[in-house]
Amino acid sequence: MSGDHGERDSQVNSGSRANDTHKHKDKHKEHRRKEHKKDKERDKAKHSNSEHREHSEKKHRDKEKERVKHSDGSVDRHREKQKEKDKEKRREEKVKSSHVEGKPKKEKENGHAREMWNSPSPPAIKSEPEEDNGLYPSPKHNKTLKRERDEEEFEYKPKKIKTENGKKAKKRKQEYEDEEEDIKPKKKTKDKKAGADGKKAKKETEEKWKWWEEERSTDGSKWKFLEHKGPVLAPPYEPLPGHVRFFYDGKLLRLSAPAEEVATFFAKMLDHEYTTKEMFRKNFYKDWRKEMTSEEKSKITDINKCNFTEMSEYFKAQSEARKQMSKDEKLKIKEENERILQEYGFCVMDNHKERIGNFRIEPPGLFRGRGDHPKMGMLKRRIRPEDIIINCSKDSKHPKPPQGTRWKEVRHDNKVTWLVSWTENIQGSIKYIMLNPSSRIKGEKDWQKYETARRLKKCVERLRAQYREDWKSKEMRVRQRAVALYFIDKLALRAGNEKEEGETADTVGCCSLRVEHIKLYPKMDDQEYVVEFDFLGKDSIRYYNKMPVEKRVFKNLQLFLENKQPEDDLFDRLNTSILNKHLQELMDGLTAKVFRTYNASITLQQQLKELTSRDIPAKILSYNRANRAVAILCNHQRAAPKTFEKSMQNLQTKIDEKQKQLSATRKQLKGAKTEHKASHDDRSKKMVEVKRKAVQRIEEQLMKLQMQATDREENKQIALGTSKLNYLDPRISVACKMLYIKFLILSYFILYFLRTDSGTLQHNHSIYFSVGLPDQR
DNA sequence: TTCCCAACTTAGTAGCATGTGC
DNA sequence: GCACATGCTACTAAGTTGGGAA
Repeated sequence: MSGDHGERDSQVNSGSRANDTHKHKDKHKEHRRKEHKKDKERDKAKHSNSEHREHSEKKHRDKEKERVKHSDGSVDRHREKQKEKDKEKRREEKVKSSHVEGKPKKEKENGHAREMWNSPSPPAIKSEPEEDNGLYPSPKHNKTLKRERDEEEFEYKPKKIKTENGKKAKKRKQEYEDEEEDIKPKKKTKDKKAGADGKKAKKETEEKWKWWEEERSTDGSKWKFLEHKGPVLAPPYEPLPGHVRFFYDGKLLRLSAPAEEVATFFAKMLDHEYTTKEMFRKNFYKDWRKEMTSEEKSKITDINKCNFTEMSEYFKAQSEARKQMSKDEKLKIKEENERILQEYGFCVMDNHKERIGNFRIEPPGLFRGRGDHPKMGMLKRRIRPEDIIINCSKDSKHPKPPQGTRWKEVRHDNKVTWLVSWTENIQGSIKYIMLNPSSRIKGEKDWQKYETARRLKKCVERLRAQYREDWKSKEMRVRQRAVALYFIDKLALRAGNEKEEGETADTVGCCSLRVEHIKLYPKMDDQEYVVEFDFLGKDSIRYYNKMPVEKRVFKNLQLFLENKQPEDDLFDRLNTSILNKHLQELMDGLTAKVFRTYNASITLQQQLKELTSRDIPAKILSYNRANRAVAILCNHQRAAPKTFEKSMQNLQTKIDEKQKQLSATRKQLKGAKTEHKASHDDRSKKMVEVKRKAVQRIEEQLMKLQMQATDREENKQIALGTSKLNYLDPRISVACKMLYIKFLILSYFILYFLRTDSGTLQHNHSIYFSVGLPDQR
């Protein structure tokens, strides 16, 4: 087995997880940085106004004053211009009403340098329309919305208690789809049953628990009653059959059960790049030895002499056998899983049966840290009942531990939402079993999150004006805070907590950016004051972006960089706590991450407004593009799917064939027309019609394929799911759809009065209703 | 005021289930 | 009915936030 080189090859280009092309500090450098930082912190604590800093600040304040003298006028002029532009934009939007022409802005190829940030003379801050157009209503409209809904649903009986089992949940999912189906054109005519089920569905839906219409507790309690069956523990280890052998240095070696179990964890990952990483192998070996008998320890002294191949082959064969199982066998397993789900997958919380998110305790295995994680490969030990804390109501039926065991603790804390917790051994952090996202408790939180983002919308311009003002502050800490906030707002950067070195991969967010993570270019190509960002963010995903900033930001950054080493903090007078405290003062409930939610949702709204395509494939493409714009903003990336190249090739083949078919059919149409010209008989006329329709059909098919190809290509390395799930207020998509329906109705009348071809109208109508909502959970 | 940690959200990926085309 | 592609979900790592102890 090769040593430590595997990690150096596989990551995707600029949008990749940490790879070797990205500069990492060596240990020495790391140590130096640590020491330097400590010194700096000590210094900071003792002499926050140290002479040196005072001197350098004063020097720069003076410089800045000088610059301000010269630049203020131009900034004001720029502001005036901007105001004018904004006014004009608003006027235009009023005129345009809800219908906006034009394609969504296309992202630049590298997926990072977005047009919206890179326009040559950028409006420093994104400007949002004042009007809501019903898409992202301001809070003042919210009440109205709620009232309207209440009025619409006055027949609803909220007191009805409803519990839900898994089958019903599944059925409900199906029914939801059926409801969707009701407004879609019936694609699958074969499914006649769906119609009948649809009626049932409506009845069932009426009984859905509308928790959002109920009062929320104000005392901080999350529930009043909680009962569950406890977690599903990982199955005990099953020793390998005798024919599966382990070899050390070419010789057969029978391992003890504990050592064998840990060896199987490694063997199962043998095809994975992880097992080639030196850090992974080192950590694994160290922890593996802890499980060995003293005899094994004395024999096994070098991991590179271990041969796990037979074990690996055995697990592969098992996996293959699972795939080859008969239908009945598969059904049995499915039924057993369903039984477990029914038993452990639900709890009763305040008279409602709620789905649990992760009711299984994480099984033992090897820790898969992301990026250059110093603990990758360490043994995640088996969690026993004695490690587990149960949280439930005093008056509930407490979950029973397996026979002969006991829980670590049974707790009755209704100030928290978790049902089960345990402490994992890698980082010493607490893991939880919590409810499914569909639960009241999660839904409420989600709702609150978007409400906070909407409140931010109301005051974001004030906040922006404030931080722009703060760029000029006499205090360095205020300037740093203001510039950091500007980055968070404009680039949707994460807050960036400080991390314990040596415990996790070296990743940063806004507040923890270091000097080495940015480069300043007074002029780059035809743009002025460009900042280049290059750092590893959450999950060691690389963030790379070049952005022109306002002159004042640029000058401030120059100031922050002065007399600093590459490994020093860019914002040495700022951390997430200071920043959030400041934000809290500006708006109740405001934290750094609210900006991400807000900017993601507002971006989706703006992009969707431009979604004017009329046919389904183009609509889907446009929606995905809007979604993609958000994913790019939030830097949500993924490794290109393994089958990407192949599937693109297949799609291209289909497109080529379709093009050939189209040109052949066009020729046939031409021939039919010629024949009809000559004969003028009914048969040839019919033939022309048939061929014309065929051409039309093939054209549509071709367009669909081409759209698919574009969509897939654009989506190659961008993960849409995360933003869809966590950042995009679902009401925006719904409102956008409603706006479309309104627009359609209007179009209907216009077309009617213009006596437009009724066939076309019907066509458009069905398309309108066929645009499904994005797959919200 | 700082540090630490519990509690929660956000994140990418592996693998399974389902759909599609032949 | 099969093979392959695709989408979805479970899983769990890695963040953020806020509160309490030192």
